[in-house]
Amino acid sequence: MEWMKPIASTEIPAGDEWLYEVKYDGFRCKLVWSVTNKITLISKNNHDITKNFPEVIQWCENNYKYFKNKLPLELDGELVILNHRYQANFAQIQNRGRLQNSDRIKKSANLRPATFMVFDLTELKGKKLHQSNLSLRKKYLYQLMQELTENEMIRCVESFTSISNVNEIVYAAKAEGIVAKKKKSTYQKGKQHNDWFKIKNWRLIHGILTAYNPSNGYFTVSVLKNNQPIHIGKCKHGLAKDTSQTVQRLFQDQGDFLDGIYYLPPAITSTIHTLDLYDHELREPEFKQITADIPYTECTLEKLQLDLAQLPHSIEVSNTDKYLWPNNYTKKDLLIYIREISTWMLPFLRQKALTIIRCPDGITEESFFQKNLPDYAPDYLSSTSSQENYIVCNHLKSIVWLANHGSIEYHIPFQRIGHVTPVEIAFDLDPPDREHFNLAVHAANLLKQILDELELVSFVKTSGNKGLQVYIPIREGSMTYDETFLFTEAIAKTLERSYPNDFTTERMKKNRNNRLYIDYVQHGKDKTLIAPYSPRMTKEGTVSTPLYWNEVVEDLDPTFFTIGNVVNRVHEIGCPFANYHDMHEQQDMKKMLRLVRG
DNA sequence: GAGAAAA
DNA sequence: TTTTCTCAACGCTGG
DNA sequence: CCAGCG
Repeated sequence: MEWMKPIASTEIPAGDEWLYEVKYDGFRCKLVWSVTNKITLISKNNHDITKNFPEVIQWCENNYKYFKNKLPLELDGELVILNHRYQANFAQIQNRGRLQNSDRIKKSANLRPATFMVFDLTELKGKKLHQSNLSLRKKYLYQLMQELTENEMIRCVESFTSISNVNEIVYAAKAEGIVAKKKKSTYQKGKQHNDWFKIKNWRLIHGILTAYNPSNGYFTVSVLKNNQPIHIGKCKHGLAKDTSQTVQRLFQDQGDFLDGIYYLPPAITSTIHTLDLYDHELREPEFKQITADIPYTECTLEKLQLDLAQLPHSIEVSNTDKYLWPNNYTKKDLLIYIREISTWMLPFLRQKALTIIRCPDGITEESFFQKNLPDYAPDYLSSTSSQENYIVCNHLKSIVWLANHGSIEYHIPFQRIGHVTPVEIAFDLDPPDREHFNLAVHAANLLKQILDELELVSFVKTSGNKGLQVYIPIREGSMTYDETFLFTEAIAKTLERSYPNDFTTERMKKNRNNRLYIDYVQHGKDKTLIAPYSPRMTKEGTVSTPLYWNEVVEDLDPTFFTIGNVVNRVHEIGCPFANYHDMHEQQDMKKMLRLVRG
C-alpha cells in the first residue's frame, strides 16, 4: 500500500496552484473495495482495521448499487468520529481502535458511528490513478460521490481555495490543522515531494520546566495548580542547541538528583506549542522559547486552560478569576464553555434578535436584561439586515465578546430578523418546583406521543431550571403566529383535559395548585425562550440542555447538566439537536396544518 | 462591564 | 474625581 | 390604575 504523506510546515503555501483542506484528527486510512464486494480498511501502518468499524462496512454494503460499476476502488482519507462537520474526536477513535470484543465494538459503533472522510481516489474501476493529477482525481471522486447526500458515513473532505476561509473554519472548530495540496500533483509515495503540506493548528501555552532526564533528553513541563506544580507533559525538541545545553547544564549543576532525574523548583518558564492536552499529557509539544520575562507564578492551570481554549485573538478578556457562580464557576469557566459549545449553540442564535441577561458581578449580584446593542460594542454584533439596534450573534467572536461582558442567559424569539413568521413551535413545560420535575417528564412524553401521531418531528431540552421544553422546527413562512397559537392552545388544552390534576394552562400562580403549567402563551411574536445550550442563573451553573427522547425518563435530573460537563457530553454522545436545522425544511406539516386550518 | 450622569 | 445610574418589554389578569 | 406574571 502506497501512502502520500504531507510535509510538516509552519506556513501555508499561497497561490492559485494550491487547494486547502481541513485536517481531521483521526486514523489515516484507505478503503479498498474489490470487485467481489470485499471491503477492507487499511491503516497507515498497513494494519487491517476493518473489524473495528463494522458500521462503515455495513454502510458500503447498503450503498453497493452506487458503487458496483466503479469497482475495484481505493479511497484515501481519514477515519474519524465526528463531533461536528469540521471537528473530529481523536480520543473517541483511539478508544474504538483499541476495542477487541466484537459486542463492544458493535455497541460503540451504534452509539458513536465513525465517518470516513475521503480526500483522494487512488483507484477506480481497477485503474490506478497515482499518475493522474489531484484535480482530476478529485473530479472523479466527486462524480463517484455525487449521488449521495451530505450527512453520510462516507463523505468528501471539502476543498477550499481561500486560505482565510479555511483558516476561519479551522480556528472556530479547533480542528487539527490545514493540509495544502498542489492541484497538479500526482500521488507519490512517502514524503519525497513538495506537493502536500500540513500546517497544524498549534496552541501556544506557558509552562514551567521542573525536571530533566539526561537519559532520554526530556524535560518535564508543569503548571501551578493551587500553587503546586503539576505535570502536564514531557518536551524535548524545539530549542536552539546552545539554549538547550544551557538549560540542561543548569539542571545538572543545581538540581536535586534522584533516580536518574534532575529536579529544580519552579523558576524556568517556556512557551510551548502543542495540539492539545489529552489525558493530562500535552500532545505533540515542542519548545518555542525560554521566557525570562514571564515569572513562573503566571504559569497556572487556569492560564493553561485559557491558552488551550483558543479564544478569538481580537477579544481581550478580563477578570477571568472572578466567580460568576459563587464557589463554583469563574468567568474563565464561562468563556471556555461558551467557546467550546459555540459550534452547537450558534446555529440557534443565527439571525435572531437576542435578549440577554447580564450579571457582570455574578449571579447573586445585580443582573439586567439587554436587547439593544450598546454603542461601544463591535459592529459584528449588529444586524446588517435591519435598522433596529438588535443584538445579533452569528459568529464565535460575537458570543465570546458577550460572555466577556458578563452575559449569562441568551433568550431568543421564534422568528428570524426581518421575518414575521416563526421557524419553530415551542411548548414550555413548567412544574411548580424541582420536586415536581417528574410532571414535566410525564407531560413531555405525552406531548411526544401526540406529535408522533401528527407525524411531527419534535425535540426536547431541559430549560436549565426546573422544566422541560419541547420544540417543533417548521419551515420559515409556513405558519403565522395566529396559526401556531391555535395549534399550541389545542394541544395544551388536550393535555390539561386528560390529566386535570397534574397539568394546567392557568396563568395565575395561585390557581395552579402544584400542577405543571403548560405555557403555550409564551410562544408568540416578541416572546422569547431560553436558547439551547444557554447557561442559566442557577447556583449549580446549569445549562438548557438538548436531550435524546430516551433520556426523558423518571430519574432524569436537570441539575446534572452544567457548564462544567455539557461540552464533554456533546463530545461523547453527540448533540441530540444535530439534525434540528435540517428539519425546518423536511418537516411534514400536512396533518398539523389540516388541524389548524380545518 | 462600561459609558454617561450625578454628586 | 468619585459615585451612581442605566442597560427590555408588553399584553394580560385580578384586585 | 397598579402589581403580578412570564
